[in-house]
Amino acid sequence: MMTNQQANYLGTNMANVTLEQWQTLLSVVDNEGYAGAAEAMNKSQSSISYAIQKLEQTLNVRMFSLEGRRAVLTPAGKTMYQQAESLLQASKQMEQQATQFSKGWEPEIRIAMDTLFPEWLMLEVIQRFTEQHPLTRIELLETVLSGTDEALLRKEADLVIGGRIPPGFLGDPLLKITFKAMAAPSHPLHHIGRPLTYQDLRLHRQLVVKDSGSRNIDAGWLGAQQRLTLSHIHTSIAAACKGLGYAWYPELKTKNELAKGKLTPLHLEAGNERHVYLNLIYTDGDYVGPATRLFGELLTAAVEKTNIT
Amino acid sequence: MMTNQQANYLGTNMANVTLEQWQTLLSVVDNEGYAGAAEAMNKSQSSISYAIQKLEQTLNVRMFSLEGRRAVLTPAGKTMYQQAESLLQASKQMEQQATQFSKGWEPEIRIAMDTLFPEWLMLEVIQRFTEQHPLTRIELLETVLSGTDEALLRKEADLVIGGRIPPGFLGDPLLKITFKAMAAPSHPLHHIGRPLTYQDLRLHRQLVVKDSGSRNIDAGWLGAQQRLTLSHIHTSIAAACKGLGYAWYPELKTKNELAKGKLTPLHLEAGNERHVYLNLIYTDGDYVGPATRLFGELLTAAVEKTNIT
DNA sequence: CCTTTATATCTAAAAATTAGATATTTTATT
DNA sequence: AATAAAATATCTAATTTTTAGATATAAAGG
Repeated sequence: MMTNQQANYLGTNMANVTLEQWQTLLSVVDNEGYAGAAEAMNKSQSSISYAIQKLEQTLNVRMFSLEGRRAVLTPAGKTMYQQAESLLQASKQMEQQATQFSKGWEPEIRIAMDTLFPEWLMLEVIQRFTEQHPLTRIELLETVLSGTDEALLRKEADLVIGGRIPPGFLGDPLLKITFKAMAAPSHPLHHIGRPLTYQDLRLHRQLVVKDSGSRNIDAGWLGAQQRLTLSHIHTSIAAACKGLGYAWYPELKTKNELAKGKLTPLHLEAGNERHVYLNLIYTDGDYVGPATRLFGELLTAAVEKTNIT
Repeated sequence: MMTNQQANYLGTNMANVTLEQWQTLLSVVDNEGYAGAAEAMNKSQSSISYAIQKLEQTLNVRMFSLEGRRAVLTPAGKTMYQQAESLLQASKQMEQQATQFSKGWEPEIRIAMDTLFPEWLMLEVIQRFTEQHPLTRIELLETVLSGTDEALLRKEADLVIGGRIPPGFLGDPLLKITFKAMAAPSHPLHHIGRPLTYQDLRLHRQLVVKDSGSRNIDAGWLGAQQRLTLSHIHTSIAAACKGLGYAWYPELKTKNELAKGKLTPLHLEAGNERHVYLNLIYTDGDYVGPATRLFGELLTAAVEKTNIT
């Protein structure tokens, strides 16, 4: 049979030195000799000797030279030592990661977020989460209205932030989003000179964000005659700033535009504010994985901390 | 006897999964199945099966799940796959590095540089060198006068840049350094109103850089009565700028100070300029290692390119 | 010169890996 | 529906690798 060694000389690959051989190299250095390494590794001295010899043979590089009766690293050995250190650390980290998986830690969490939720806050939470768990993949799905429901029902996400809690799911209230009707200062609705009625609104073009779900749910307040439907709230805000129509926007999402005077709230006779309560919903109520749960906790903590309820 | 596995459960260490097991994981994915992996790795299908099982057992994580009759990565497996890729790459790089050593590439090169040599140029060469060979350590020894000789004679460096070529060594001319006598504009020597003689100089304090060698060689021109001996040229220049004395400095080293008017060349009756030729000397003329040779070539190329001969 | 300390080598035993044969399961074909 | 094909799992015996223990060799210290 062909030995591994020979096979690899022929091919382009390598990977002939085992982790344990590198580990032995480290151990000999750290424990000042073969004997010390043998004790530290619970092996015989001859095993250590064998391992180092094998290592030196496969690479054709002397790692130790005998100075007197002590084994000391050669210059090449020094370099390999440093690298072996980081290789082994990487290997250990991998195994720790795997250990987390074996304890139920999810390798991936999927989050569905209604676009009403402030994305800067979400990004902040994602950052904090990935600092602690850089290897857990995160998938973020931005949804609108019924799209959020679908993410829940089809289990496309583990964690959902949405306004509606479909029957059979449990949600914790997370955030109250305040909507105001807004338009660019130049918009005719701003020049009527009296509190506006719903009739006034009906005569103008309303900007609507397209439902991301396949089945459309029209929120009740979509009653204007003329509509411009846009696929994303950012596009919609840009359109409103250009004077293309009026729209109901969350205050949080239009902070910038309100501050710069690009958008101004409309003054209505009644119902100046509308509210949507966003909830935090775990898709699988029975068993929520630890990563998902941690993410949810970070999220609620972040919302509470910013005090934007 | 205690198995490795058990030993590692007890200790704090880990490193139970071998590189070959990770390699097998990769191979199964890349070759779309155990059978393909077996062929690619020149092994039997049952070996592959065994390796994966062992991997899964030690980590207690399923890497593959059988969907139909195909083995597909679990989510955890996907994550481990990515990490295994980089682990193996690191391992291969290490072995390639070792292969270079086995071909005679030095893991470390030691360079002795007379402080007269422009350090920015040296740093540039070091940068270029380390870009190509990040793992070759570089030791830079800054020397003065006889210190440079000692570095050669005691073989404290592989490559020496110095003004003298001690007998028995071979050197290539590298760079002509032009010295001028300088002092701060406020210095009395600048206010004599006629070309200076050596007698004039002897009446003032000369700043001298201390010889870094153990045996002192006084360069001939150190004939002033008062001296201030400093250990490094930078300290010396700073002292001259403060008006503490006059000194002979290389033009290249005092570019900044001359430009800012902190130092001005003294106008001498004769011998306004002195020159030192710096040479590139290989300590071991017979066999120069490839890294040392490359460094020397980069150095001469850099000097020629900047055209400061 | 002898003792101690440290690595190298040799041999038999133990452990891990491998191949080959066969079983099991799923998919494709007729 | 029956059969063939494809893919992984399992079992066993053989092979390879690693290990321990005994012994050899070499250097340092007294």
